[in-house]
Amino acid sequence: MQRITMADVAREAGVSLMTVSRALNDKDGISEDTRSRVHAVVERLGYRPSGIARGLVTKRTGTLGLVVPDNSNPYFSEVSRGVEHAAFARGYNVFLCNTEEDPQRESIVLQSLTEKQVDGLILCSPRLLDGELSKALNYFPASILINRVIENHASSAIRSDDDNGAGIAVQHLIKRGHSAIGMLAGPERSFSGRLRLNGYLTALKDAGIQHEPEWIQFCSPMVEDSQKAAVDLLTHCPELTALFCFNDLVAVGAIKASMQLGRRVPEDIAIVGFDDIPLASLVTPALTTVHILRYEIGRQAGEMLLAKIEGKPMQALTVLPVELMLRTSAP
Amino acid sequence: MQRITMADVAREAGVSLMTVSRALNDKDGISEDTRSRVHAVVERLGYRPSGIARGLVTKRTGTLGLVVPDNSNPYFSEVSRGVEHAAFARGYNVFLCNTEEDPQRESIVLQSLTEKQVDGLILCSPRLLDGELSKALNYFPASILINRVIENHASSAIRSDDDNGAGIAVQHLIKRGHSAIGMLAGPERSFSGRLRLNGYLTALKDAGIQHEPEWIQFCSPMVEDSQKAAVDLLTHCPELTALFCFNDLVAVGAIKASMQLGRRVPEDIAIVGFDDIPLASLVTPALTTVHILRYEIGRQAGEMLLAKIEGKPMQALTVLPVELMLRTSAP
DNA sequence: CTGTTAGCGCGTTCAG
DNA sequence: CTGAACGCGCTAACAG
Repeated sequence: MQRITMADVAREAGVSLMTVSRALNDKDGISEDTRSRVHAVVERLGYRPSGIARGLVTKRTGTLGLVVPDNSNPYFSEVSRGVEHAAFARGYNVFLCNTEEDPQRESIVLQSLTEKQVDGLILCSPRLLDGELSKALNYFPASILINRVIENHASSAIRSDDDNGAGIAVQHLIKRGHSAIGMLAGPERSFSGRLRLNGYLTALKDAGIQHEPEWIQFCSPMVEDSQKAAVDLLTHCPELTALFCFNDLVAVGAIKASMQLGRRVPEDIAIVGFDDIPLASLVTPALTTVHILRYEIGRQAGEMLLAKIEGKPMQALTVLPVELMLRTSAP
Repeated sequence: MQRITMADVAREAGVSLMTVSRALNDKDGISEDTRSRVHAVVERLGYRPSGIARGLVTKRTGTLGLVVPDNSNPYFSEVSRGVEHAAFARGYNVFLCNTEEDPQRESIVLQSLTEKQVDGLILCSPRLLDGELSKALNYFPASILINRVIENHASSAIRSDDDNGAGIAVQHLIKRGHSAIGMLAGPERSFSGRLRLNGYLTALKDAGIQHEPEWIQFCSPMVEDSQKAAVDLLTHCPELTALFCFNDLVAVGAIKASMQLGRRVPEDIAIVGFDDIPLASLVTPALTTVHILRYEIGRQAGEMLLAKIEGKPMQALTVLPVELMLRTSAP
C-alpha cells in the first residue's frame, strides 16, 4: 500500500506541488480552472493529505488530548462525548486516555500526549499534586481542567456548582422535616467531594442544625463499598432519618444497605444522590438526586480549549448550574 | 514556548544528533557513558521528542483510531476502555470518535483518521454499506471490525456469541414452562439484533414451539420507545407469558410497560435482557440477562489490531462467549 | 562506538 | 496566477 503523495497529484495534474497545496487549502491566487483540475485528480487518485507532514511544518496537529479516570464510568463517558462533539465540529480529533486513578499512569499518559503534539489538553479529576501538575501542563500549548483548580497557572477550569447542589439537596431534606442528616461523602481526596461536603455542612449550619462528626463517613464511590459504609453509618447512628450521598452509585449502595437493615426508603430513611446518572431514574425507589450537565461540561470544556488555542480571550473559570431532581427516594 | 529540539540536546551534550537519537531509542552501538550523559541533558532541558517528526520518517504514528456510535452508551464506553487499555500497554494512543449512528458522520470521521495516519482502526457497528466500508478500510494499514463481518476483505472481526446467547436465554424460558415467548427485537438493521433474533427463532424451533409472527416486534433500543413497543406487544398478544429483549434498556422498558399494564414481573410475565450492563443488577426486579464481555471485546480487538500491525498471523474472526445471568425478572 | 548525508511529505518563503 | 527552493524534527543509511 504505497501512499499517494502530493507529488503524484502534481505530476498527474501537470502542475507544481505548490499549486496542489493551494488548491487543497483553499488559498487564493489560483485560477478556478486549475483548482478544479487538481481536485479531480485528487479524487481520481484517492489522495489523502498527510496530517503529520503538514503538522511538522504548521506546528498544529488538529488533535486534542482528553484525560479521564475511567471512561466506563457514565459520568466521564458523557463528558468525553461532549468534548468529542465540540472537537468534531471544528475538525479536531481527540485522544482519549484513562488514568484509572493512578497518578503514575497519569504522568505517562501526559507525557505521551506531549509527544503526540496535541494542540490542547483537557484534564479531568487529576490526581497529581499541584506542583507536578503545573509542570506537566507547561508542556501543552493550552489546557482546561475539569473539577479542579490550580493556583498560579494559566490553565482555565470548568466545573459544576457542586457546593450549591449539595446545599439545595440538604435544604430540601430539612424542609421535609429532617434534621438528623448523615453524609456518605465519597473519597476523601476528591475535589468535588470536598465541595459537596462543604455544601452539606453549610446548609446544616445555616439551618441551625448541629451536626455530629460521626454523621459523616467517607467511602469509595462504588456500590458494594458504599453499601458497607452505609450499613456502618446507619448502625452507629440510628438517629439518622436521611442520607445525603456523594453520588448516585453511593446512593444505590445506601438504598441496598437500608433494605438490608429492614428500613424502608423513603419512609424510614430518605436518600439523596448526586450526578443523576441514567441509572438514577431506573432504580427502585427512583433516586432523588442533583442533576449535573455532564455532556455540557465536556462540550464547553472543548469549546473553551479551542477558543484558547485560537488565542481568543477566555474566562478563567466556568461554573455550570445544577438542579435537584425530585423522585421517590426523598420526595 | 519555544520547543526544545534534538539539536539543542545534541549541542548541549556535545554530541551529534544521531547519538541523541540512539540514546533515546535504546539502540545499541553507543557507550553506556554517553547514553547516560545524553539522558541527563534530556532531563535537564525537559526535552520531549516530537512524535510527528518521528512519524514522518518511520511511517508509524503510534496511534489507533476507534470509531463507535456513541461513547455515552455503557456498552461502547466499556469497549473503548478495553481498547485503550490494550493500546496503553503497548505505548499507543487512541483517537475516539462518535458517529452518532450517522453514516455521513462516519465517512467524515474515517477520512480524518486517515489524514491523522493512524496505524490501525477499530470500527464498531459501522453503518456504511459493504462497498463503501470496504473502500474506506483500504486507506488503513490494518483494521478490526466489531459486531460486523464484511465479505472479501482483509480486516478481521470480533463479536460476542449473540445467537448462542439468545438461544440459552430462550431455552431457559422454555425450561421454566414458557412457550408463548415474545421478542422485542431492537433495531431491524442491527447486526447483533439479527443474530439475537436468529437465536430466538432457532431455540423456539428446536423446542417444537410454533412462533407467531406478531410475537416479534422491532423497536429502538431506548427505554421510553421500547416501553411503548412493549405495551403494544403485550396488548395485542395477551397470550405471551415471557419476553426476550434485544438488550437491557429494552428490557427495562418492558418492565415499565408490564407495571403500566398491571402485570407482575416475573409472576405474570418473565423478562430477559441482553448485555448485562451495570444497570441490570440494580433495577427492580433485577434483570435476568445475557452477560457479554464488553471490556474484553475492546481489549481483544485492541490486541488483535496491534498484532496485525506488527504483521503477526491472525485469525479472521473471534467470537467471545456469553453467559446467562439468572436474576429476579426471569428466575 | 560515533558522525555525516539524505530524505520523510508538506507549507512557506521568494521569484518569475 | 504559478513554480523552485528551503526547512519543519527526526531516523535510516552509510561512512569513519
